[in-house]
Amino acid sequence: MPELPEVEVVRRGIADHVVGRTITGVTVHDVRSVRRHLAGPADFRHRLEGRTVVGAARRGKYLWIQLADPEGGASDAILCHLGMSGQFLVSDASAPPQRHLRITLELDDGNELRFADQRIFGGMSFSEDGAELPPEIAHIARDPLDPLFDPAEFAARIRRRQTGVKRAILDQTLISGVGNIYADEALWRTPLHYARNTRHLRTREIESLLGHIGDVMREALAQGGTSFDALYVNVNGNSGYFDRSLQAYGQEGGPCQRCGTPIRRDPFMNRSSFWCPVCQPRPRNGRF
DNA sequence: CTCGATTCCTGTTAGC
DNA sequence: TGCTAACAGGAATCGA
Repeated sequence: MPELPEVEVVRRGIADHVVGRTITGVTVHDVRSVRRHLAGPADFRHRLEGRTVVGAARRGKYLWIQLADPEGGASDAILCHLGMSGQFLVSDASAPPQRHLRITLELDDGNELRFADQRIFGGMSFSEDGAELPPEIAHIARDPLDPLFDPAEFAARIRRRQTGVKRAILDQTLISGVGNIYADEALWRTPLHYARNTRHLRTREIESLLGHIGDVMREALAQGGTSFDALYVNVNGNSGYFDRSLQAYGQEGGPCQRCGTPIRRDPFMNRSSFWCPVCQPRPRNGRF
């Protein structure tokens, strides 16, 4: 399940292997993967063919491929989201199609940039004037690895909310790039229970949580970045980080690495929350 | 405006 | 053995 670190690895892969190439052909194998391109798959193809890739950028879990402008105006982009199973691969054009291949971009060096996505939560769309920041994602907040991310603004905004702290950090308009896995890890490290009310968080709790969110992402990025394959633009959530370093997510019944208490799992937003009942006590009536 | 439930998808696995 | 149900979850959408 790609979160910010995994998307950043993909961005670097595209920057290394696709920048400078011209798109010579486009095949949409499954229209659902371009459903956010409202003009449809034929328009998607026509907009991309002949364009040259000049960069790859990212905000949170969104990634966009920057295109040279053929006419001298503001530049366009291909906006991409991996959803929960999306993968980009750079393959020789003669290589057999991958399982779940949804979109193929033919390049002028004999390679193809391929988008495979089992569950089709992800997808691509053409973003007019989107090279700097696609207008479609202008509502997405900066992520904690962005030099311009503003911790004070985040603290002020989260405290204006009246909801559980995990809901808040999963809200991409408050802070972007955090998914279910790293949310649980950061909350365990801080430690905070996922249902703690945002309105009553202490300043030092918010600052600590932010620090741990950044730490978790930087650690995952350091590990994911080392397992990059030249012809396989990494990747989904199968980085080594998953098996070795998770201390809360997926650890139901296992001992908390701080206190030994069995980790609990609660249903949460149609998914799960993993937490230590001793280190991260559930807020009670009258307490926050 | 904010909050929270619902929906979109498919492959794997647990349970009967 | 074969079927069904649960589960994984990012983010848009909608009702309250």
